[in-house]
Amino acid sequence: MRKTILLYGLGLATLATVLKLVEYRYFVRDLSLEVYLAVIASLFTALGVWAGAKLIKKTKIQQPGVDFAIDSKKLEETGISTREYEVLELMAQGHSNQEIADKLFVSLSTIKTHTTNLFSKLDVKRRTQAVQRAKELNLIP
Amino acid sequence: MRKTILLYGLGLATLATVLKLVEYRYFVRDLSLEVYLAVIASLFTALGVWAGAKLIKKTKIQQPGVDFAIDSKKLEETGISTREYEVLELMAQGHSNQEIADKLFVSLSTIKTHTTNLFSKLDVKRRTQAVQRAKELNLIP
DNA sequence: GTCTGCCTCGTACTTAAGTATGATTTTAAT
DNA sequence: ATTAAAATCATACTTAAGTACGAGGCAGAC
Repeated sequence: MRKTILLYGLGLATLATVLKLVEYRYFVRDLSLEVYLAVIASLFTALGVWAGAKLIKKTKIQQPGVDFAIDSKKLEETGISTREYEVLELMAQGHSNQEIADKLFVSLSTIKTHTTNLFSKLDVKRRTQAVQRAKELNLIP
Repeated sequence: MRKTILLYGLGLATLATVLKLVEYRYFVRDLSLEVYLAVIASLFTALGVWAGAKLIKKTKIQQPGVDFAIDSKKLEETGISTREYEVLELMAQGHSNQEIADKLFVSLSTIKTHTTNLFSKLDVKRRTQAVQRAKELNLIP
């Protein structure tokens, strides 16, 4: 954001300098003022398009990263606990129950218990459905 | 897209007209040419920002709806066949192998064969991974 | 014709997933 | 201190998923 603004400022300054150098004293008397204005208009329009695009992009790119403190309202509604959610996340990444157990330093049976409760809370039968459902509800990215 | 370009053209025309009306004959002798240029630069920069933002937004919004005739290039690269892709789609929707078999009017064992080949082509071990991978590759929405 | 790739199906097996039940421990709230 | 929810683990079981063959049919390429 600040970088874009800075760059825009730089671009502006550069353009101004160029304009000064190519000054009207050499041009305006040869070409008409209209042409001169058209050139300026074009340059600044281009600069504006560039700056506008940059700004929009910055905000657009930030969203996917930021809109996840997750939908904690829906999370509460479902009654999913902290641990169950962690299991859900790893599940969504395609890990097996055993892998999840290893990552969370608990036993396989613990994970199975969590998944069973999780499925019941999400009202699904299989892990693939659970992942799909969780994404629908914006519980996971 | 065309609408934005049209609007931009209109904006340009309007600005040009305004400039003509407020013509230098009335202004340039009072204010310096630099100030006049600054005004023009500002106006066109603003116009550019607006147009640029519009254009970006249009393309960004179009993407989620349109970017699906699916990425057929990557599909070919993986060597996934038509039938395998159908299985993949249903799999991603959370269906079991039996459900997929019913929907496609083939036997369970056929689906198992497809999934096995599919996993090998996607270089994964489990269906949850397959779905994740396929989404990464933009093979499915 | 022959070959190749795809789709189909079956059987047999191994492994993972999911369910049910019960129990202990931790943690936080009252 | 009591209670309740969450987290942990185990055992036993059922079902689904995944693997490894083999094999027949079928369409298009050579």
